[in-house]
Amino acid sequence: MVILNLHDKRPIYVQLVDGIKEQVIKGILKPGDQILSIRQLAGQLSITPNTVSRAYQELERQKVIISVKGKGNYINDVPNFKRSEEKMEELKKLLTQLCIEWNFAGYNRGELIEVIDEIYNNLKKEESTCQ
Amino acid sequence: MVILNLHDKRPIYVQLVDGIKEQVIKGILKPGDQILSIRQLAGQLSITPNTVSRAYQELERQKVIISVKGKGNYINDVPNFKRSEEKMEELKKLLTQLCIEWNFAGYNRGELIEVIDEIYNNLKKEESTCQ
Amino acid sequence: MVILNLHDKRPIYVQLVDGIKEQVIKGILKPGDQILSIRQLAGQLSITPNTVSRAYQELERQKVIISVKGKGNYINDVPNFKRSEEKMEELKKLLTQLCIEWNFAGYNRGELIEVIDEIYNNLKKEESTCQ
Amino acid sequence: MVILNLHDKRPIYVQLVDGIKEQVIKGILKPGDQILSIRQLAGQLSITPNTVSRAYQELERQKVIISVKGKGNYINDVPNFKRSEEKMEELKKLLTQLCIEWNFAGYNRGELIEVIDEIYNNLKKEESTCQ
DNA sequence: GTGGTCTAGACCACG
DNA sequence: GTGGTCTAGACCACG
Repeated sequence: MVILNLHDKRPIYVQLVDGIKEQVIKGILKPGDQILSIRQLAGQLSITPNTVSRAYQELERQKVIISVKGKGNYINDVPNFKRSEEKMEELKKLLTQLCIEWNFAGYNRGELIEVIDEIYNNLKKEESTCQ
Repeated sequence: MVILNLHDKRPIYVQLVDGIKEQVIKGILKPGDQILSIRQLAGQLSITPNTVSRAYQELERQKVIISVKGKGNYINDVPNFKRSEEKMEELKKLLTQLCIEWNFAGYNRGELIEVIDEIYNNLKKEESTCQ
Repeated sequence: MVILNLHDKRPIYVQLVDGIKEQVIKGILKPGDQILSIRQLAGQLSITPNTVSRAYQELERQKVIISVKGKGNYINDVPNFKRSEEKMEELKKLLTQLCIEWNFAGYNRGELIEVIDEIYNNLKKEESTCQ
Repeated sequence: MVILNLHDKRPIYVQLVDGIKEQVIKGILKPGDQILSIRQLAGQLSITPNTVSRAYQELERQKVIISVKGKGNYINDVPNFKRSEEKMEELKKLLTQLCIEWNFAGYNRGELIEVIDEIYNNLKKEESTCQ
């Protein structure tokens, strides 16, 4: 389900982390769901298990999944929405950089909001198809 | 004027590129302005001229500045606000990733718009102080 | 395969860029082919890896190759034949300069076409030897 | 009459050399014509006389003009159309590079010929307006 | 003075 | 192994 893209400049393990987080937000993966084992996913994507392992470790660090030794990896059922000033500052910096690029690309604030709405709709679209 | 941040994961030359683009948007640097020479800026920041050179070459490629050999570097008078499908796709991907992070950090769409407004105000703040 | 020419006024990294693009057009390098690693090519040509790296980065910017960190560089499978007014204007200027030189060298339009045909034949020669 | 362009990557003295050669080909400057003195041209273009001097030296080397000490600089009346193998090889290399770029820009041989015809018409247009 | 290129190293992240 | 960044120098062309 996660699609790797060679043209994407993000490292493969980051693409995996982001891809799984996207599926969680879209509701494709739900709390308690077991995800593919490291070897299964590595085989499916034709990459080394090392890379998948790294992604899963990062996902566990971010409390997106929990690893149960000898059993598998599961989507965390604890809502991990802990707001932190630190994280907000980090996101604000990223957003500022994006706004600067947005300007230099010739787009304005209104168009930014439009695209954000489009993205938010997209992120929730899958959930409704399951209903 | 540009401040380097050692904790920032972006390479130094990217921080320079972003920093100068930010000053252009804020109106601190205006079309036609000559910016610091490679050696001057390198000295000021205690980095190798090579790194500044790389930043300036990237800025020229993006048409933010023009480099005149033997003379110096100048903020481009031709605004490079040409919209391109390609750039929009790139920005949309970045924005999607950011929205996902935003969600996992526990914030919603409304709060995103608020922060964007704050950023837009900030980017125009300097200009108004000159009036 | 790429041959550097010390008498050539073009910088080494530009000679590399042009040389590889020539091989792509001749069909010697095909989409998907992995090219020599930075270190391999640098060793072969007895130049610093930095210079090869710069050439490869320029080739990636031009979408001739794609660079995959930790893996290598590959000839891009997506042909980058997007016409742009801007590029055409640039080429027209170069061509005008060349025509002026051509005149001062004592040659006429007919001879120019002849040489162009010769060049076009040359650029496709390799491909036909493979058939 | 010669127009300098900061966005042009050629050094100023080369732009001068090329500009004057273009005027000779167009018939704007004719054999025997006296051209502006170094100081006149430098003043007109707001550049240092040093740079103009360098351009004139290069033009004399190429036998486009002749300098008469104490009198001035004149367009050479000796047709300087000496074909040389060496010059042809140099032009062929330039032309090959241009053809490669032409291809990567998405244009073909036919379009190249069209643009060449357009350029040749342009270079002779001025002459006919004088008739 | 200016920017452009290159060397010969180093260290890092990724796979 | 791979590419990416950076240092601390050097030399060059241009103005």
